[in-house]
Amino acid sequence: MKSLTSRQEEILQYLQTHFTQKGYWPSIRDTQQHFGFKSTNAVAGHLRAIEKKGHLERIPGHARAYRIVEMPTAVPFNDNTIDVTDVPVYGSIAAGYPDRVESGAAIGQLQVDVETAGLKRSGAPIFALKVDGESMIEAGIMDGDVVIIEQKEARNGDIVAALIDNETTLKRFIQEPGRPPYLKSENVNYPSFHPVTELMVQGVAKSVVRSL
Amino acid sequence: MKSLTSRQEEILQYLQTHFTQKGYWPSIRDTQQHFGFKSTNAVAGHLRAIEKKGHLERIPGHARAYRIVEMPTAVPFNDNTIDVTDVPVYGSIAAGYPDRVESGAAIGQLQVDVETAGLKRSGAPIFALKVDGESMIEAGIMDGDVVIIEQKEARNGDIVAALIDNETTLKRFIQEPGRPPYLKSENVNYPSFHPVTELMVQGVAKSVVRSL
DNA sequence: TGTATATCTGAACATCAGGTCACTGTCAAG
DNA sequence: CTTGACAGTGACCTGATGTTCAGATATACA
Repeated sequence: MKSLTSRQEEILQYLQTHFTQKGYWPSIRDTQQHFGFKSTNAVAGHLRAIEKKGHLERIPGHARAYRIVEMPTAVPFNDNTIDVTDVPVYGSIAAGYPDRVESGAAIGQLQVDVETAGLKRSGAPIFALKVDGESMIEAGIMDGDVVIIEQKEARNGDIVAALIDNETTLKRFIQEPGRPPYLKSENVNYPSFHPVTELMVQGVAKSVVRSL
Repeated sequence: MKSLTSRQEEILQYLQTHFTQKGYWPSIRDTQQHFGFKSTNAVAGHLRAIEKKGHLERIPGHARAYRIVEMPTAVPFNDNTIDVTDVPVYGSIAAGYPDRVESGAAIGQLQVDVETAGLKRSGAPIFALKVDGESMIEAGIMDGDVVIIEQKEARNGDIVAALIDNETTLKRFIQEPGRPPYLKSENVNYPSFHPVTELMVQGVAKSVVRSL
């Protein structure tokens, strides 16, 4: 992935910041105004360049529809700039999505080192889930563990939090070529497979924390 | 805040899900299509209702610009004074105690929330160990996991970092009445038992962190 | 000197997308 | 029976937005 010029970096940073702060992406004209450009094309050009360099994805013709491409993973455990985030911890999420669950439902707050938790600067919302059950025992995730979830699209092999029968459970997301994707438990005693609809997956598990 | 009807709940859930999955909000027409409505006004009406009930914020005239309103916080679960500690991470500790090991031997630094890691303010030295091997696989501790160790005396059943053959390994510490204490691996394939001398135990594992 | 890249201006243009008005129908509460 | 909230259809308007064409500088490079 080619590196960005400082100006392009600024633009991307603005997108990211606006997204984080307001919850939605800025329009081209928002961006234009923020930088004081007198033409929308100034922004358009930069976006084109940033996209071409592979740092950004856009949906052509769609308003405020971006996706920031994650940087390749750095080497863990050697970065001194520790980035800490507060994350709400949920028990079981009976139905719906965590950010909509009354915050009373959060059973705690967890402070995670972003680097350690394997999180990236994608800006995706993060929450934590207390695992109930042993469906992922073979993946080393046990009852009572806290799993840190990043709300993003799942890829083949990811462990995901998925809404099944109105309950959030952890499953392995499998997507093989030529087949519809499915979810799989990892417990020899209770193997299970579920077909997936696109919107069932709530997020991807990035790390596990367990108190002994 | 008034509660939503089930249909409104569905709509809101779709917004949230689309946002989570794709990284940007759906347009009214996206939503219309998803539910198979034949009029955009079906969506518009719902959004108006959801907004009126205070579950959603919108920026009038702006495309794909929402903000889901979180429920008012009930009672903060814990005080905000989260106690964070920097902990050195070691690979394998060849011999001796980590605090005697030159700091260069640390392969990283980990920041842990004391509360989360189940640590007490006992003042006991803390360090972290990157697990090498699968000796504790049955305890859900896998190769590559980082274990946070508190240097204190072990009790029966604790998982401990122990110095065996000049290498630090994780074992279960067993101390039954009328018997000398011993260490036990938890891996059906390679069970092992070691007698213990008092000075072998370097500390007690308090929590496990794993990046997926 | 010529070419490429980066940064921006300015002015359209097409369409994406939100907003609104007029109606239809259902259902529970008063 | 009437009223009001809920759920939708259909048509239409207009502003919001992404896109593109045609330059203008400035810098680096070969």
